[in-house]
Amino acid sequence: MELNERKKKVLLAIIRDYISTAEPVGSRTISKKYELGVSPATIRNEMADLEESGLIEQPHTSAGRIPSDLGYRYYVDYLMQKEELTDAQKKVIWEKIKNTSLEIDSILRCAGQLLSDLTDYAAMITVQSIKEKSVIKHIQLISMTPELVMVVVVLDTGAVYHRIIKVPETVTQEELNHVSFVLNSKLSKLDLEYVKPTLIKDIYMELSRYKFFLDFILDLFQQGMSDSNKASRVYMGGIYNILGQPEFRDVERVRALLELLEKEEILTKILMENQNKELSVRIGVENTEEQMKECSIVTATYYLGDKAIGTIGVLGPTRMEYAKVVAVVEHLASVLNTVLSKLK
Amino acid sequence: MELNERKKKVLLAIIRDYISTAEPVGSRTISKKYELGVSPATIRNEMADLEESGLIEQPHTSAGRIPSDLGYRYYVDYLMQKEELTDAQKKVIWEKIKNTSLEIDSILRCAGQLLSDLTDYAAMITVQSIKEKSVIKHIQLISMTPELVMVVVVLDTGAVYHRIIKVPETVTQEELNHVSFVLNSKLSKLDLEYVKPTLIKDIYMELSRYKFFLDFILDLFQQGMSDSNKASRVYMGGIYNILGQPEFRDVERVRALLELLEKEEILTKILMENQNKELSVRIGVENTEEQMKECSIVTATYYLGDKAIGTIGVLGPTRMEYAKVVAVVEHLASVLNTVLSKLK
DNA sequence: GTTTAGCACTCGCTAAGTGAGAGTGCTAAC
DNA sequence: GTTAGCACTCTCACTTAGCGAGTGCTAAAC
Repeated sequence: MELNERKKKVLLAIIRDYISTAEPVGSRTISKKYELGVSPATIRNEMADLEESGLIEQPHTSAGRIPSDLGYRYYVDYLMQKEELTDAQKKVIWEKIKNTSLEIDSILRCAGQLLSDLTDYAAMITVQSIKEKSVIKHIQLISMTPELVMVVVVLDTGAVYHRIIKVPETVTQEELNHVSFVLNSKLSKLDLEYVKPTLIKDIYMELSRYKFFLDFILDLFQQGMSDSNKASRVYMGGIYNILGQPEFRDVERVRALLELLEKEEILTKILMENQNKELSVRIGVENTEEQMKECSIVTATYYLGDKAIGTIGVLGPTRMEYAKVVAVVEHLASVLNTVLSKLK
Repeated sequence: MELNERKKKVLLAIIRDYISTAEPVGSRTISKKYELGVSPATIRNEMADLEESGLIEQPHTSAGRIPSDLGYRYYVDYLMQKEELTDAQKKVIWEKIKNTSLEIDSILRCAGQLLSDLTDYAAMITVQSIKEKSVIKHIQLISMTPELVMVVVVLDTGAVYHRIIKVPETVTQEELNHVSFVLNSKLSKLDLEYVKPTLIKDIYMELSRYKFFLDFILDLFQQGMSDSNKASRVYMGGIYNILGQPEFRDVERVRALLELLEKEEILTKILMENQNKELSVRIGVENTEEQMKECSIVTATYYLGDKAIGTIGVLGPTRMEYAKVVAVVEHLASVLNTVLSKLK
């Protein structure tokens, strides 16, 4: 869409003003507050054009204009100037992350807190597919009771999966140690993906005696330990932040949104949607979920080594301080990359 | 407080009606809907007395009465008849829990979901002090990078603690295996509490060579691994349920409550407050937190063996279906006890 | 003594009406 | 192309009035 300079300035003024006041912006306000050097009447003409282009809209006749989703999109794509974080802020982030214990979980949790604190919106973080391209570091079987055995698998990413399985026959810890040893020698330093049938056959040969429960364990690998330790997959926080925003004055809307966000599958889906992009901004109707059509979400992918392992995101109303949020999300993703690279 | 039979009936009627309608209850309604066999005028006299006793109150002249916190208290203590769960419901609970993998985390997560689904209020669950009186099952050190070592500790409760520490010098996995072996032989089958100085000295003797990083590991035990794996300490869900309630039509109140609930320390404190009691009902002003003065919370303690390890709870408005909630919470706690006892 | 009918009174809620204020679009002049 | 002027529109806040629900009190009935 081609806009002349003045139209851009008017649009920018409307968006800035609306973002900070949450009130429809009138032609008078723009001509007074922003230095365009033209009268309200001129602005009005420009606004009429902008409205025709679908970049702004009027809640009702005789109200000022508010940006449409399309308007925000134009702003984000062409007009916005990213607000760099101050050195002080960067330092605070760094200090906080540094003081967190060196587990991926804790780090992400801390990052989530920072995200919502710095932006005053809701923060969400997922760890996906951390299993793919992950190398097995250690496998340990532990006898909990005569019939229960815990399988602990540690990946090079610092992720720890554990699960308890029932075994039909009693197994001693000594036997389990032996099995653990064999499994380790066969599987450790191996990509989870490469735990393939041939290899498994190999293991069965060597541990034929324990066939009766080996099935369970190897099943775990086949499933990629998919639903184990689900707890730490999504972090969500700072929702109370967005409740202060006037667009969430309606409890019913809040309820619907919250219900959506409590479903981890959906949250994960939302965050993963644009995982191919380094940084993604989804505005209002661009969201697929009905309850989020009045929200925007800024996400960034973070990496462990060269492998994208998750997404961090900020959720707020479409009237969001994009310039600030984008800067924070980008910066935090890069900090995460740095910190996580040390884990590997 | 002594009430005659009819006063009890009137109070009960008011509470029941108010719980289901959320509207102040008038004398006419009571006399019509509930079979007291007396006219509204008589009810009015009784109500005046009940109000004097502080059990009910009037939002304004010419409105019906609503129960006061004290009234709910009287109801819960003397009038309420617990609503037993139906066999069908019990079966559903049992099935769901059974289909969950045998980890304490997953089980509690599932229980939380059930709690909020069955009651239509918010559910919260904590695991506290699971480390006390817990027996160490296994310790494993794993070399992640030349300078990073992961310590994994498995307790007999099924809890798995893991943490990454930095070591000043390079250690090979073989060395770590040796250290793990010694630690296991000294510490496994031991109460976490008994990891005392004398024992530690003993370990130092045997592993003097690794003194330079043993400190870190033994520190972990001393601290009781306090802040590690904090993630799974509190579960909270179904908040959207209570947003449907008319008492939460005010967003500001919701915001304040949510902000409170996102602080894990506070949540834990709230849940732990009455941990000595088997089942506790805290109504409105009985709560210490300001933001919860209009809420009630029903909690129950659950056990692993004979040791109380946590609390499950349901949070709703003071106008809560106590009879149902108490039954659900009690039942779920007992189911948890049964299931968890199998872990040990 | 207890219960009830009758009645005046109170108060919140809703709907309707009003005026002020903000902002627009259009027209005509600059 | 820009601006001043103006009629017009629509929201918002405020007021008013009427209705309905429910009460407390009194006096009569049981």
